[in-house]
Amino acid sequence: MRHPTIEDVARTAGVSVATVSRALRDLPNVAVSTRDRVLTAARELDYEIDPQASRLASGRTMTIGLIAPLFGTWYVDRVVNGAESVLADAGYDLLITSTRTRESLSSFFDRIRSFGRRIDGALVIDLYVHGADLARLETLGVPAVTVGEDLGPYPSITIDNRRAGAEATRHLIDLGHRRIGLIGGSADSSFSSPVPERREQGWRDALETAGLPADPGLVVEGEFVVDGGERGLARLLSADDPPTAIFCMSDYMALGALIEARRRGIEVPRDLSIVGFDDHELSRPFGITTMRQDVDTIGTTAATVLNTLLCGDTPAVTQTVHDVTLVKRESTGPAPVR
Amino acid sequence: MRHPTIEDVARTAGVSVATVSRALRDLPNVAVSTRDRVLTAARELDYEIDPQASRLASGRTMTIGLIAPLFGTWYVDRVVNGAESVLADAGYDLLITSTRTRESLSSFFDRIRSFGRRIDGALVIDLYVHGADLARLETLGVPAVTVGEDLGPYPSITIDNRRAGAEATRHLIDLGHRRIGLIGGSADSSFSSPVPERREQGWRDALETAGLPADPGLVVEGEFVVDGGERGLARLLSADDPPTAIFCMSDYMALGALIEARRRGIEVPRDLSIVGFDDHELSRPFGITTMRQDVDTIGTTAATVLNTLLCGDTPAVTQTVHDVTLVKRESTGPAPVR
DNA sequence: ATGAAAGCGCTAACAG
DNA sequence: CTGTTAGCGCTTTCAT
Repeated sequence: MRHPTIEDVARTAGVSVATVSRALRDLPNVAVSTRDRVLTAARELDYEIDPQASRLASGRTMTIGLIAPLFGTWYVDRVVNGAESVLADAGYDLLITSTRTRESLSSFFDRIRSFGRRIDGALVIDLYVHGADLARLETLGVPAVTVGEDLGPYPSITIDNRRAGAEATRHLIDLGHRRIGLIGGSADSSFSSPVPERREQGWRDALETAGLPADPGLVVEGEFVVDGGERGLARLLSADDPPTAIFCMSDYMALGALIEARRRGIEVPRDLSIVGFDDHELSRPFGITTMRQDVDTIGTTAATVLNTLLCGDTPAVTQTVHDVTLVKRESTGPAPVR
Repeated sequence: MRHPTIEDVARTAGVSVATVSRALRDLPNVAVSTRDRVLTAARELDYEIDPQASRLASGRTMTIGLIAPLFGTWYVDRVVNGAESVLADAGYDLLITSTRTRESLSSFFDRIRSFGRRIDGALVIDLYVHGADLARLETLGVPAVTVGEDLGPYPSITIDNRRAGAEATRHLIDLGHRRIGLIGGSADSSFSSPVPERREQGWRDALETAGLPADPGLVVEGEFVVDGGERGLARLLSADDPPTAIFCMSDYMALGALIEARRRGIEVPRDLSIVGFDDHELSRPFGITTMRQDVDTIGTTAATVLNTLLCGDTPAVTQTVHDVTLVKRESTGPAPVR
């Protein structure tokens, strides 16, 4: 009980395999009546194209590589989710590979040629490489689109992190806050993303515009995780002149800050304002004011651009910068009067 | 600048392509010196096996299908993460397909034969099908392992939801609680998982064992999301004789309950005890007592069993039931005295 | 508009 | 232990 082949279809339709191949793929130069006959035969036999054979013959794999610090991070999962919906519709399989750790990244680089051979295109999510590493990435040898960072050679889908950081900070300044703390990324530069420093630059920008000093003592690391937010707030509050407001570079850290504040009996937003980043689904129930990025749309946009590329067309824009908008909730309020 | 083929390697190594094929795949019947020569030639030419050609010729695709309500749910992402680490090491690509919605499920069923042809095996996560749907699933035509539910024909990796539900409830009973609410799943039976009803049965079991009535008024739906927990608690507290403790079938709902309790000025655990399920990473910072399931291990176990199957071996056990353990934190305490 | 035929690059008998 | 020879099932010129 083998799978029927294209020859079986050709025989029962009374045509050649070439014609079957054409008819099934909606290529031109097939008479309507012939096409119908082929389609009927195919249906009758319950025929399906063998993907492996098709791939070998055509040279196209009909699969897209997803290169990302995969599975587990909210951001990546959402992007992938958005991309999947578009790419699946376009008939592409998704092949995933993880680059979260140093090892998995270098293992990816080791297998990059092999990886590149099994895909027609790639979506590169949250990968920050330059120089030699970027050169290695290019040995992929297929069209790619990057998400989260503009890597130069590829079309990119990003947000303006600096601007968003400034806007978050300005919101706090507008509320009358004058000492605004920052809970951000990591000093672990071995794997560094430029995102934290951009958001920090935005914080700096906003302070400067307001004529406020950017005190380095107001900047702590939070590693983008909940307990990073907890520890970060603890550190900030132990300073001589603690901030009355905090900009956290992710909602998870904002959540941690919220927890720590509560633990210390600090009332939010009366005693302390907190603004996060992402608009994670937990932010609404916890009333966290945040900078919203529409991650699903980022994913679908990336997929759409990649698809355009694969169709041989030139995308209208190669550098898409998505909006980030302030969502006001209950975690921010007027600066306390002293 | 084409890719070198096996023939190129054969030529420079001075052997036949068959020998190259054997040598490269570590098959027996190759002289050590020959193998060395081949390996050297391959390295020199920077040769890599063409996966498409290899697949067509061998009939094996070296890819595993991941069938899951993918991306976005904590549970699935963790399972996939665990599975990926094992399967990637075994040289398998992962092909993902989503079944979250009714449509995506039926679209999956429409493409199931085609899907089955591009994989050597499948990991079926959190898919609850029976009867005709199960029969359709079997048309996949490849070995599979199920996670989350024992579907009958396949080896399965599960937890004992009933027992875990009972244990959570017993913990509350042991603390002196006599009215114990339940925030659980959904009545939307079109897509029903048996998991909620099993956990509810466990709740019932524990109450019965303790000689306590299982008041249907104590059971509300929470949809496994945060605001479901919020609304659920609100509903439960509006009853005549509200519960002093709640068992939530997920940590997300427990979190929602915690939020709602706080909103109402109800102190946890003094006035109300809450136990969750999962041991989500947020549960520790929020001090939520929970039933911990080791989701990463579930994923690796599933992958390992599948791998065994694909090697043609019979797995030692076909029904693996993973432990669920009570993690006591700060959200549960003695029942309030009245 | 259709068919014949030559691959795509590898694996797997089979023979030696 | 090694080489020869068929395929695997489809796509794609090139004729007609």
